[in-house]
Amino acid sequence: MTPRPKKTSYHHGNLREELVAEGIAILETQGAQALTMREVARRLGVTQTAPLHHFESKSALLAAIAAQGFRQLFDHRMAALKGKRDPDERLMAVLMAYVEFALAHPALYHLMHGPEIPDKTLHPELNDAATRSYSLLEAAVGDYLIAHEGSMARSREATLGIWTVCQGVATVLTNPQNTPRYVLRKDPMGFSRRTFETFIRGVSGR
Amino acid sequence: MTPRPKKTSYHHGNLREELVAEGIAILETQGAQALTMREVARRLGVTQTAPLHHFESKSALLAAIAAQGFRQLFDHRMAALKGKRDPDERLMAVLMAYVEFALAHPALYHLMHGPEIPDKTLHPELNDAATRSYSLLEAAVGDYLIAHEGSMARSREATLGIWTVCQGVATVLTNPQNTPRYVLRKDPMGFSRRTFETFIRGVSGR
DNA sequence: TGTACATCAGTGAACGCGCGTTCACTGATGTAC
DNA sequence: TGTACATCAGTGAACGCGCGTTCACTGATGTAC
Repeated sequence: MTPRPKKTSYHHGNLREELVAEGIAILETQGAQALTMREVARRLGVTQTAPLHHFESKSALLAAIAAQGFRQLFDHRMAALKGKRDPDERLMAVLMAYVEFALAHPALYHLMHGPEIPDKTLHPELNDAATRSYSLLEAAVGDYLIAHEGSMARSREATLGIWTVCQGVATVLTNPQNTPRYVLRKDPMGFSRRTFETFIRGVSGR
Repeated sequence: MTPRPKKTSYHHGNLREELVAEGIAILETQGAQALTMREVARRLGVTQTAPLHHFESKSALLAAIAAQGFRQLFDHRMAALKGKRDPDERLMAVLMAYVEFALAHPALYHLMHGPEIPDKTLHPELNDAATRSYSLLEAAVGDYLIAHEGSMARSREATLGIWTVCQGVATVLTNPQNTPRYVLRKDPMGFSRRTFETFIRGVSGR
């Protein structure tokens, strides 16, 4: 968006970060299949081999992009929590922020969760960022359970269940193949909220 | 699995169907990235251009494979329904059969739902097969609601919600990146069932 | 403050790969008469 | 029943593409003395 400063020197100065940012930009504008080493270099006005000085392979770049995605997701969810005190509200905010992120950045979302990066534990930066994001949900579910049941005994499975529903909502909204559109088109956020509410009601109503 | 009959004649006789079957076999054994026109031809002992006499392009083959997947999914779900009368049981059977299918054929499942085939409505055969499978769920939810509420008024949204949860379960189980494994490893089917039960409890408990 | 030199981060040409698809062809099959 | 011929479904060579990556190079930077 902001115009890139003209290249004045042989050395770029900031290429590593820009590669990641431009990679995300490609995902947003052209989709996953356009995200190649060469295209990133092209768009930054740099030789096609320059990126290899910062990422040893394409997988390494993808991992860095996905990690950055998880950091953005984390920030977005934190922002949604800000100022909210009620555990019910906080849980819903964390969930809705997740869905918003997926809808706003579908290609990035899919890179983050898809099979393009076969083993995320090989990339510690990515692994950390993903774990931190999941922990946000875990904490919100924990607080919710404490408030409603006075115990976190069922927290682990409850978190996993809600996480699963969250993945489902994001998947369906992001990739509406094979899903009837009537509700989704009209009011995706309302649909998401009601789906979460239904599940949470099921968790409580035991 | 069963040995292919030796090619005795110039004409193959059954190539179209075998291309689809072999495509599925490639997905099961080597994954999506190995599913190329050339590989299918290679494995059938046929020239790399022979498939083009049956499918005008790779997309057409992918669509036929996905359609076959939906037919198999439909059959599997029908088999799970067989002999069951209770609406609760029938709904759960349809859902669990879906998850079983996804777990048994993850690569096929992803082809069926992923972005490899950009617009499924362009392929009527695929579209029909997918619709038929979704209708199974719709019917099961309808019967469930009639039994419990005496009305199908909320059927459409309830189906969509349950479908969403189902997608979530299949996604999480099929692609366990970023998902804690403790429960999934131990008892994926138990986890699936409890997740569905929780949501259905939420639907009823309004 | 100046200088030698190692290291960093670019360039530009090229390699090799597998892919989908095209093209001209030919053997096999089925149908009209 | 036999034959001419259109059509179907294979073959095999080749094209052109974009990709990730390698290689040898060179300009810029930073540090030791």
